[in-house]
Amino acid sequence: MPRKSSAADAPLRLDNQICFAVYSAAHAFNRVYKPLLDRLGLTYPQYLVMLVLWERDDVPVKDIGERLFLDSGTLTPLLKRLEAAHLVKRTRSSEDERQVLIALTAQGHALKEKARAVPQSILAASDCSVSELVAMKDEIVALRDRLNAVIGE
Amino acid sequence: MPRKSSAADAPLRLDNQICFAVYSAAHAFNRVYKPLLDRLGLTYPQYLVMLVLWERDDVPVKDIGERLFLDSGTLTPLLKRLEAAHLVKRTRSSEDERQVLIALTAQGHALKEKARAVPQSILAASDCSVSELVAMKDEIVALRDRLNAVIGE
DNA sequence: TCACATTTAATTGTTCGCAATTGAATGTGC
DNA sequence: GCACATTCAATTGCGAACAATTAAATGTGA
Repeated sequence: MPRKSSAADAPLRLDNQICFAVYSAAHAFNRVYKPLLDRLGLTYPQYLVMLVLWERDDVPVKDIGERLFLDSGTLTPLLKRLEAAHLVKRTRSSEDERQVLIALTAQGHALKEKARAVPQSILAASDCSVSELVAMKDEIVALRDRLNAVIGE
Repeated sequence: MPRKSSAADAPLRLDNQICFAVYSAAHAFNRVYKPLLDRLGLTYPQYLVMLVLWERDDVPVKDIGERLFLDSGTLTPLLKRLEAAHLVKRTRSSEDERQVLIALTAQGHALKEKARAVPQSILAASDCSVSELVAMKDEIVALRDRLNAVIGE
């Protein structure tokens, strides 16, 4: 029996998979970000952590994890690297010794100003209007939240 | 000078970043796929490689890489694991000894039938109509291709 | 109070993902 | 035919990502 392409195979075709679209778009973003973030001395996940901290400082690891959907297995070594780069300080909470609070250093705060150039470059690279990007973002977030809801059950 | 939230910070806010939407959606997909793929004995990137091979067999590593936007540093060890799992066979091309051809084993072919259940489960988890998903996928692919075009220049 | 569960980070081990380099095979220009 | 560049996979090293486990601190119920 020869294996020819058939309609029954459509659901398994790579180009029909939204998950691969998302997966490959995430990698494409990463590659566009890389040269921009190299100038800041950050990797992309490190940049995400810094975005969280630039919004609110002195937060436990768990809060960062909930925000980024990452766990301590990922964040602990990442935060240690940010600490080694003198961008954050890690201290045990005195109220609850289980928690480690992450605070920006002066250098960590200062880096925010250099980072302002990044979103503009990304917008240019996406070659797309802001309103289109916002609409897409909202759709993708809605999908993500539905997927995460399924996981939780 | 107190650091309060301001309009100038909007481009740096995590929830305004389409890249984070894509990044976190990719992870959400991964978590939904995990239990489904565990039954097949595959990781998500391994599943992608199998999707490529189920479409066309006996292809060089480079072709798989171009299809998935991955390089040999990622694919070589991954393919060795698929070989160890008896799903593929790796052989040097006789026409061009630089190339390694990847062919499915009988087990590799057979796994396709078990895999047919996967896309249905994902569709259910996304809680979304097929047409909506197709539209989103096309938008995301278009964005990805624009980003990849910028990288190539 | 004291046993027990829960919360929180850290650790370990496996798998991606990519940059940079290596080495072998192939293609080319002269 | 021979130096030279190019192509392709493999390797090395580093940084995620996550499952599973550990250990310490905290909360809870009898």
